[in-house]
Amino acid sequence: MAVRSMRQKKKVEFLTEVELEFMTELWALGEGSVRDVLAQLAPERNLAYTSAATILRIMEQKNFVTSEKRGKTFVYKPMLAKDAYQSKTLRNLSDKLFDGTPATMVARLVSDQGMSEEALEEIRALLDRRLKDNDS
Amino acid sequence: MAVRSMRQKKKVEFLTEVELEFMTELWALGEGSVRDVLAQLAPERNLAYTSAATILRIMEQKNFVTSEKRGKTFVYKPMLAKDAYQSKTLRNLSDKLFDGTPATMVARLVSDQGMSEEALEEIRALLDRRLKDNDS
DNA sequence: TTGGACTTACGAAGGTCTTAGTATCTACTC
DNA sequence: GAGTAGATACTAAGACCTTCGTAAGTCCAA
Repeated sequence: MAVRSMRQKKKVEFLTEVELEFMTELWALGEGSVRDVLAQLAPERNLAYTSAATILRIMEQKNFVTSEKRGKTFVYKPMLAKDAYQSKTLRNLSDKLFDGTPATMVARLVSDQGMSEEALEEIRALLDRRLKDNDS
Repeated sequence: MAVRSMRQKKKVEFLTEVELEFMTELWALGEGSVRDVLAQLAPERNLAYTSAATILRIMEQKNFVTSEKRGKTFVYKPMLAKDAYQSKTLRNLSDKLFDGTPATMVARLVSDQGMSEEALEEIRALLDRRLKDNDS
């Protein structure tokens, strides 16, 4: 009897709120069981074990994670690197809210986020490197 | 009989997908009626007039827009500037996906987005200006 | 092998979002 | 004042999200 199956029609692109919460823990852990992830959450989160299990099972259906049976429990692992998801999200945000011009986005970030001087220097260094690379 | 009322319990912070779509048109127009906004959407969008009206009415309940009766129609106007919403969104994204460090965000943007050389130069100029200001 | 502790699968409730139809209202024209 | 065109209010369906309880499965120890 085929259990743990079911495909979805449309490709799911983005994590929901709770899925992001869980994925963040998995990214930090590398991998983890339901119990592992649950243990990482803030104590006041107070989420039922079965809820966490359901969330991870759904995330697997959406291909955000894979699972592997180890002993009697499943261990979940991200299928998507944090970097990649960050990029994907930024691209989406740039399209939807910044007229597709990421430069505007950086401008907004640099001008009104409380960024330290060091952070700004760091980014300028990065830009310098990037611009030099393009020249060659 | 009090119509067009109803408060919501919790303050709504962010626009949904469709609300952002509508708000984008209102930001571009400055203000507009249901028909105005509808006219701005891509023709293949094919959204019923009543749907658009419902969306705007909901946006008003959520305090994203105000309306003013002009002649026989309502004209809607954003209550939130685009700039402000961009900032708010970036702050949220930084918290949720970039460990609260906006610098990482900029770094990711600058390093893997297909940004033109001019855009990069522009940003560096912005940074230079910003860093100079901090000195004074 | 029976019990107990723990795990996974499933279903459902309650919420929000998107969409659109129907009914009501409004203003203008004849 | 009645008719009509167009606008608004309301309701509802269907999808998805979040949460959790219940039932069923699994493994180990006594």
